[in-house]
Amino acid sequence: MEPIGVFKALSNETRLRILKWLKEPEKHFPKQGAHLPKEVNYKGGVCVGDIQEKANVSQSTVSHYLNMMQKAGLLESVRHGQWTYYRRNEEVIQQLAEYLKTEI
Amino acid sequence: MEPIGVFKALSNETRLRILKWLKEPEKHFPKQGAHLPKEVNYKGGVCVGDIQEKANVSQSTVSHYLNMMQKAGLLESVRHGQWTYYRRNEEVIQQLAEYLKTEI
DNA sequence: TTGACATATCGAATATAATCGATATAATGT
DNA sequence: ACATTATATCGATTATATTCGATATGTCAA
Repeated sequence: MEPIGVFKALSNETRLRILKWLKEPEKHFPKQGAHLPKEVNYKGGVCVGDIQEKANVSQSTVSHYLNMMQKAGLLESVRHGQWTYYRRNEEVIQQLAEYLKTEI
Repeated sequence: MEPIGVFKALSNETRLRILKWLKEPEKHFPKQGAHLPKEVNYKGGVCVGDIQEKANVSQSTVSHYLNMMQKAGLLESVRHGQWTYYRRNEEVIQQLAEYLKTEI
């Protein structure tokens, strides 16, 4: 966990919102599932297109955001066919909370 | 507490180090006190010059950093004569930890 | 009240981030 | 094979952050 990179990833309104949405994907992405193969569900994350629609930024921007959050460790992704599903990396998020409490 | 501003303030190696140093000022600023008026001690914070020396950036840069951390809420300052002493705002830092645990 | 010192602010240069549309890549269905 | 769809990457533009030296402001001491 590289704190600076994580803090940078969190320093943006849209990215912060995405992270919060992914805490309760069923709530914030209700139509999710239409195109889901059976072996994938919310636990597998939410696909880029759904996130883009909600975030209201361009496709390239949301892709860039998700990639950078993943590099920071906040998200992880799984590819299923033509879709990439992103979900939170709760372990790293937990580490961050711990880091904040003990180191900062 | 405005999370985005706080995260931005934390997104810099030098600023993060300053914040950590101020957690144990006696340890990291041992010569502190030479020019301290009696009514001021470590609880009153560390002066800009001492922080600058340790941080190894220009005087204007450190002043800017401290100001921005204060605006974000991470620090607070007291002026004594010609010196400005900065110290951590533990309440806000606590709020941040709480925010991270519950909202993020 | 003048000189020296601590800090803040200003203005400018350079670096990094944000953001988009266009294009590339990869998977799917016909 | 080909058209369609989802996502990633590229290249460019604009906005914001970093960082400095120079200068201004405020304080103290002689």
